[in-house]
Amino acid sequence: MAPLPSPQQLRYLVALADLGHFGRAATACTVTQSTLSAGIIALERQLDASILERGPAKRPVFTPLGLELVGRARAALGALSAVAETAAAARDPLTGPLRLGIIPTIGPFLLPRLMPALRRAFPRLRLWLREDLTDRLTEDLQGGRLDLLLLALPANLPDTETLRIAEDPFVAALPQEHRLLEQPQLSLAALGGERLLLLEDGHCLRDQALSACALPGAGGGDAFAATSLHTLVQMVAGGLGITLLPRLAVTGGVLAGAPVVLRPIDSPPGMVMGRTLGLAWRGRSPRAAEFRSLAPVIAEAIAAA
Amino acid sequence: MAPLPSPQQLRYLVALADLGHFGRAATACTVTQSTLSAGIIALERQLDASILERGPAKRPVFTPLGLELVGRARAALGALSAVAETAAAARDPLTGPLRLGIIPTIGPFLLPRLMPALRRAFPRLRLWLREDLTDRLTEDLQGGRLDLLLLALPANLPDTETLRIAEDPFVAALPQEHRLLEQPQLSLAALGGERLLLLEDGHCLRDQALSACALPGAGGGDAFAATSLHTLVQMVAGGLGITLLPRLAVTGGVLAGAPVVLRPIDSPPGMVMGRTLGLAWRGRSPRAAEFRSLAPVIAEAIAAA
DNA sequence: ACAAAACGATTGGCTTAATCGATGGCACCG
DNA sequence: CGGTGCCATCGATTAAGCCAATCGTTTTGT
Repeated sequence: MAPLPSPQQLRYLVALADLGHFGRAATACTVTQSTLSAGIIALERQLDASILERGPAKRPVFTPLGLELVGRARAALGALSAVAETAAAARDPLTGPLRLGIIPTIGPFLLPRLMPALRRAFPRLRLWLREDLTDRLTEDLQGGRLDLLLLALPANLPDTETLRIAEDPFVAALPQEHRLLEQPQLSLAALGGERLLLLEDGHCLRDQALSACALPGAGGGDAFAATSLHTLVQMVAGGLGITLLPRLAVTGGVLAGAPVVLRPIDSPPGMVMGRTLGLAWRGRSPRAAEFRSLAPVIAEAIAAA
Repeated sequence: MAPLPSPQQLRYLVALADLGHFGRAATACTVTQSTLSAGIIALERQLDASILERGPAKRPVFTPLGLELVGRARAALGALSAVAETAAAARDPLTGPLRLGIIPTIGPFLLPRLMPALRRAFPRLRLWLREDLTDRLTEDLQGGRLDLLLLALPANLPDTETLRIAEDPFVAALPQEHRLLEQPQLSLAALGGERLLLLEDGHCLRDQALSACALPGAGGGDAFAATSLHTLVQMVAGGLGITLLPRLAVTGGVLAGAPVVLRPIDSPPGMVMGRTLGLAWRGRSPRAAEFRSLAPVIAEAIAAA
């Protein structure tokens, strides 16, 4: 009943919305300005809807309906290219560009081992990396600016699939000549009595460490928040307190010779204190099957200490 | 980089998948068989993917990849028509066909009042009705076979938006000359001692009644499950036990002169025993704004006793 | 304030691509 | 062994999309 808009016209529409300029949008679509102008007009006529404020001809201003149509157009183009991507992924699994997001408490310690392993396993994979906090990564994932995330689970996002890859237990890091060093392994109760140094807010590791020690999140407006695990280790070495480090960071060389001593944590039986590393991707991604087959390689890179 | 498939070709693909026959699919698309055949072949060539098992020429058999592409194609066509629908909905709100699903414990008691009210408020709305259990309605909603549901909340479905419309308190229905009739209103404890008659499994009202009385779901393999509220009332009248009825059903005439006596339920202060009626629609529906403006009319029809 | 430049809409001519009707090749049925 | 149903192929036709050039406004520069 209703004629479907052509993908071409929708491309014109989103390009115009992105660039706010007919000429530049036309260039981006590799067509001439007249073509793009006619395309927008044709779209308005076919949909019987006014998309642009067509008063005095100046910079294009979108109507409210126009803005909503832009969003729908983006979704439609995404669904359309998902068809093509599905075919491409089935033809050549794990080739071509893949935009991977990693959290800062994994990236620096795993990538030196992971990248060569991936290059060996999937030579035709072109990996683009972005390191950021979980919140921003998930935002970019859902916005389609990233394809895959490597982070700490649970992520618990809508329309997102996750895959557990490895457990990463916490170990306690203490300054040399700390009184708790007499004990071969530390209980949670003992840790609770110490000044626990943490990463700054936004790092998921911060919350995980707090919950591991059963401490309230808002506990103590500590000005001791570190910006990276490296600086955190330096603060421990300086005697400011103790901290919890993921084993991955330790095997990844976060200590770097700092005068810090590690002690395992005396976990309750059957329950290990630590975090779960995993992958996350859009549930509708055409490349879900590819991502799943990526997991063993990553798990091996994590295990290889 | 990857050329997008044309909507036309995707239509051919899904039609072929639905009908399993080139000629019939072509007819459904109002093109000739040669056009559809060429379209499918062109699609396979453009995507560089084999969609059909092209062995001995007989009935079309889809490859696994082909089946997945059909699903993607459906999604893409849906997203594409969502663009057109958004424009159409903005142009003429609450006109055209609307496929509404209603649960059986609402439909018979509300529709006689609701339909005239809707017809008065939105004369150009063409309402298609389907009455079924919650599970099947939600399935059809997410499958795109229904646009809107009227049911008891919470539905708690992914990708689904809901809107509270009205509270529908429960009243107790007892046989005449029942010993509990001495009391002007009944406590939950008193109800718990009686034989509670319920609808058969699958009706959400059954679970709501059970949880209202704080009874376990699997409690008692009762062969007393009724198939509708009407038969439930007859069973109460026959002295088999008592039951809870939503007030909407009572004002809707479920008693129909049956020898049954109603008593309000002595609710804990501030908390009313009952169910919440509401609307549900796909979160991505282009007509979400329309559905929201439908709510007041429905609420009024419920309130008008 | 005036001229120049920038911007988007319009027009006419062209090329590409989709569709049709007819035909060919292949299995399966009677 | 011919008949029938079904899908692929071929050439002609038509419609749609695109470009280059131009026009009418608006904005900018001095």
